[in-house]
Amino acid sequence: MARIKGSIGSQTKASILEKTLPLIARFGYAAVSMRMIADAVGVNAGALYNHFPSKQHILVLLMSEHMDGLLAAWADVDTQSMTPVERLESFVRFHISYNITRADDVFISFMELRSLEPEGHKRIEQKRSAYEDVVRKIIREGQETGQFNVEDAHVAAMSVLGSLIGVNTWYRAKGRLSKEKIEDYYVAILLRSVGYDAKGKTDV
Amino acid sequence: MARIKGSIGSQTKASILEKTLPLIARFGYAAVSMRMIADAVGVNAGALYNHFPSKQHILVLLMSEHMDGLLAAWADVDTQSMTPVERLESFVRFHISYNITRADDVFISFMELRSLEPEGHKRIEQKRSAYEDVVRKIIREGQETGQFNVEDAHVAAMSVLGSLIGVNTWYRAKGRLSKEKIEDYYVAILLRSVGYDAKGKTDV
DNA sequence: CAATTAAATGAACGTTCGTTCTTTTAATAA
DNA sequence: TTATTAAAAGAACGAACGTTCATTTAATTG
Repeated sequence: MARIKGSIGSQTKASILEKTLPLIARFGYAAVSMRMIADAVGVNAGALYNHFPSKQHILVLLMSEHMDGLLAAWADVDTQSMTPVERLESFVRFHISYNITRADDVFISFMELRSLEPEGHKRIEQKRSAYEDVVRKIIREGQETGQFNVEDAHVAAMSVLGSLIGVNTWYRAKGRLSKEKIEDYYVAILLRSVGYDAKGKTDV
Repeated sequence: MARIKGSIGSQTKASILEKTLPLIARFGYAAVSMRMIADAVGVNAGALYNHFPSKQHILVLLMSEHMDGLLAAWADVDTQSMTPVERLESFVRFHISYNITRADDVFISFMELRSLEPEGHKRIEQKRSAYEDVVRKIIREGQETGQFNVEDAHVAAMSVLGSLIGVNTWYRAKGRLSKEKIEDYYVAILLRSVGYDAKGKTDV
């Protein structure tokens, strides 16, 4: 056989990305072969090279599209008129919501940095850093307004992000807690962690 | 050539573990070949099989020894007469200290769970769970004494652990902050996060 | 000191890897 | 409708993979 009836390049390319994502999340980049990907797509291994010049390009595209999507989605949240407290709450809810529905992307964007060759690594690392900046900036603003009280904004930001990233490792859709409850709890925990004192205000 | 002058089995076995650890931490289990390990040890690939029946056995031993060491080291800390607050502070300092000096072990014990075959996976997962129990228990005790105030002990424990595990991803020995400062900051951040109110007491 | 065991070499095993190439067929453009 | 291009198959490439094996030599045991 040769070209398959009804096959369209852009669709196959999208399918390659879609099918590769869960494979890499489960087995890791190095452990996923082009033949495994081809099987998942329903195509011969050689055909993958009609759409990507190499295996590495698939990984880079997966990761950069995820990071771009994450940053763009946060940019879409209107936090202009918010106080730092409200902004951190928005961020916590945003991060949990966004990442819970894209667990595989988050996982590989965190885990497979080391599988990237130098150029790709640099590109992705910059996007990650931009995301960390979001939290650092919110915490710094909260320090300025006096709503937050932390020893070191950078350390506090990394603590917040570490805590949030960890959610992906244990969250299960059918678990004891709903997504909403988890968001509520994390908002409370993380606001406390940056020294916000909610006493006398409505509890979360 | 054949057996090398002065070569002792137990030393070679230890060397295999020691040299394999940073390789897997950097490249991932699947991306590290037996020949790479053999080169690092200074031995032929076939000789590795005098000491380990398979590549998988090396990974399992690395991970289980790390988890055993971690649990044993915590068990050595005498927290019997401590309050939950003191105990959580001890745990935070212990975790950061222990893990900063064993960054590669921590990294692979977290990252390479998926590279484990079923039996090994089960064994390691149990040890991980035992470590999580430590934090859950401290937080529950703090709830009982009223020192802590959290919405959900399990979520709070996972948040604390996520936050701590994240330290390994950004800590650099020559960075801006000393290990001691980082410990101090995390103690403060994480005690706040579990609702401990240090007001009126000596600040950390 | 002789026999045995431990620890290494280096070649080889079959398999799988990422990738390339030729060929075939479907879709599209002229 | 014919020519061209896009998208697939499938065989093949050399390289690398985990592992095995016969062999050699050092250390240990009787």
